[in-house]
Amino acid sequence: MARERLMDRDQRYTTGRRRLVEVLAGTGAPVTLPALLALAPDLSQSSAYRNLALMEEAGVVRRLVHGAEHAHYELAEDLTEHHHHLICEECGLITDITLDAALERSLDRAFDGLAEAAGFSPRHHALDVFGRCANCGADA
Amino acid sequence: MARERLMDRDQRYTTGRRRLVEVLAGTGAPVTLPALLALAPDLSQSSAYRNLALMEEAGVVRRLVHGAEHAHYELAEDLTEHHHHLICEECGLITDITLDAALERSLDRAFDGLAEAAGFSPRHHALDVFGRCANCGADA
DNA sequence: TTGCTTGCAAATGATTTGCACTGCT
DNA sequence: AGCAGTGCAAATCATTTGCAAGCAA
Repeated sequence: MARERLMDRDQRYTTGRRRLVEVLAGTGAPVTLPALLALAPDLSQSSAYRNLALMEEAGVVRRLVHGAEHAHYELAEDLTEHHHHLICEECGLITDITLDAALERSLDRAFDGLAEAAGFSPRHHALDVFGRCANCGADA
Repeated sequence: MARERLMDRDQRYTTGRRRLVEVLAGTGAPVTLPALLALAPDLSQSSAYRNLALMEEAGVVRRLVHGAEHAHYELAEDLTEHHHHLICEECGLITDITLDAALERSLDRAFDGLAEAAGFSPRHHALDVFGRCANCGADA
């Protein structure tokens, strides 16, 4: 799947790229680049950044940006499943969640209304829930 | 309102800070720091950054981060109204939208379910709709 | 070979910070 | 006077990029 996605764009599915995909598939949740390198110490930082950008462009990887210091990476939704994120404001941990299908449908319907209302064409959406994760819950 | 918020935290509501709030209230949509400085050329970059950070901390300002080069700033929701964002993937333009109250309620209910499910305590949420704005709509 | 990939080291650029000065209180 | 706030210039730090070498078609 990832391979085809790259081939289609005349990109090679090199060892380094395959490795990135494997690691992203392994961790069930989005990871930062340092975390990624820790899981695959043989990868070089610059190539990792370069390949993640390239694969994001090819629709294999998704990059998540939040207030935190590092961006998080995960596999693109059409390689996995449409989902959203719980973001811990304390430690930066990101966890995946899925929403009830009916609720998702309601959202999409609402967004489609925007097409006419504002001339905006929705492509996709992201729903982030900020709060405290189980570990940080006790804190102020 | 903004003044009280700062006073409560023993922060002064200085000219520069008031200016930032005015500008943010003036533009109906989130702005980047360069845009902000363009609208208030008398402000210095470092103080603007410093005061925005300080006011974010005080709950007066909200900072939005997306893939784009600059972060966007807007007034905190409790100084305005709960809303979400349309983000143009082409030009970076961000526009505010509000969702149907019933839909918001459904979302909150869904998130509350997470409290037990994952031990996660939701504080607030952000819903971003990515796509093409009216101006960029024609593009690939 | 020919050109895409890689890794290292150096560059970039948004944001932050040190420091001396100004201005409230 | 005394301390918070400001602006300038310098520092940070995640991410990007130049370049020479490695590898695949």
